[in-house]
Order: sequence, then structure tokens, then C-alpha cells
Amino acid sequence: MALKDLDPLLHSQLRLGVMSLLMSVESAEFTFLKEKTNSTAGNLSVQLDKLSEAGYITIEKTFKGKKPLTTCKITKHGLKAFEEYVNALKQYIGK
Amino acid sequence: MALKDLDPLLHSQLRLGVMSLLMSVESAEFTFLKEKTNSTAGNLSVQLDKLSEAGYITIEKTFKGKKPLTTCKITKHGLKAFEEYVNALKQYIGK
DNA sequence: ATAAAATAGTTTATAAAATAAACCAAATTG
DNA sequence: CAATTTGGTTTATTTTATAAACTATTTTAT
Repeated sequence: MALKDLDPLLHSQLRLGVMSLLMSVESAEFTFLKEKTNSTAGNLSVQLDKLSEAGYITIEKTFKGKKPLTTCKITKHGLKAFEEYVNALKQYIGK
Repeated sequence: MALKDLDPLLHSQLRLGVMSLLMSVESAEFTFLKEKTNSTAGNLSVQLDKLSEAGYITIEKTFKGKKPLTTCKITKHGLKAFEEYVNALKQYIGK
């Protein structure tokens, strides 16, 4: 039997990192994700959009005072996708 | 603290699949890897070269009768890289 | 015997992805 | 008040993955 496919949307270091972080918090701000994933703002912005387009996360744009504030949450769909990805990965890395 | 980087050479479905397979066998033929990873010959050929260039695997080209026979083995260096990759991944997927 | 198809690949071209660079608007600091 | 920082987005560039085209030999069918 052949190896299972890995969800290409999750098989990206940055997007996986974001999803991983969102798994363990209620919600996270752009700047938090940027720091934790060690990414540039541009790259993060692009990848968040992709996750959002896929319905894996929701993005809420508000203001803190007059500065923009971007807040992300994982969705139920995203959670399921993450779990399936982890499951498929285990075929590759054992255990 | 920020998330660890994932070895980009291993963070590719096909290359990871190859390495995963090579972890559990003494050596593997091109056609075996092709079937197990569900890849095209072209893509597999390219990715094997990359793994070989990095010193993660060795590729031996011989003949079975008059047909070409390509045999791959994981190297000590590749084994270590694989283990480190799996380790880093755990930061992302938990456990 | 020979044309057609299959095997075992490689090389090159194309599509998709990741990343970086340039930019914008407001706020803060010197 | 000019320069820098913050919090981003958009666009351009580079890198990567994938697919398509090709080579050489072999096997199968006619």
C-alpha cells in the first residue's frame, strides 16, 4: 500500500506553525503569530489569507486605538484538517 | 520561544516519503519507491538526486540484465537528519 | 521480422509556492 | 518636525514541485 497524501495546505512550515499555535489558544494576534513563527509580516499575511480562504481559520480585522489589529482563530474545519494531517504524517515519521 | 525550523529538504512529501521508506529497509529500488510514494518517475528522479546531493542517501546505478537498476540507501547523515526533522516536527504536531 | 507498447529512467519546461522587497497609514520618539 | 517604529498589504522575485517530453532498451503481438 502506498503512502497517504499530506494536505498541501498544512504541509508548509509557516502555515503548519500558525495552525499549531492556534490549536492551543483561543485566538492569536498577528504580531504574536509573527514572533512565534519567526516569519516576516509579508509572508505571514499571505499564508494567513490562504488558511482563511480554505476555511481553516477566521481572521478578524479591528483596531486597537487607531492601530490595526488582526486576530485569528482556528475553525472546526481547520481543527479537523489539522488532526487528519497529523494522522497522515504518522505514516511517514512512525508512531 | 519561537518554533524550530524544519529541514526544508525533508519537509517535502515525496522526499520525506522516500526517507521514511528507506528508514525501514536495507535498500530500495527506484520502482519500489515509485510505487510506494505514488510518484511519477520524473519527479522521483529529481527528488532522489536532491537527497543524494545532500548526502542523505546513496544512489547506485547498475543493470539487472540489460535494464537499468537504481538502488537507494539511507546514509548515516540522512538518518540523523531524519531523526532531527521528526524531533522538530513534534513541536508542531504535539507529543 | 517488425511495429507497437512497456520498462526504467533522465532532462527540460511549466506551474505553483514561498519568500522578500516595496509600499502604505498611523503612531511614536528624538 | 523629521525620522523611526508598528502593523500590516500588495506585488515581484526566487525557489520548489510537478509534469511533459524524450532516450534507450526490452518485451509482446502480428
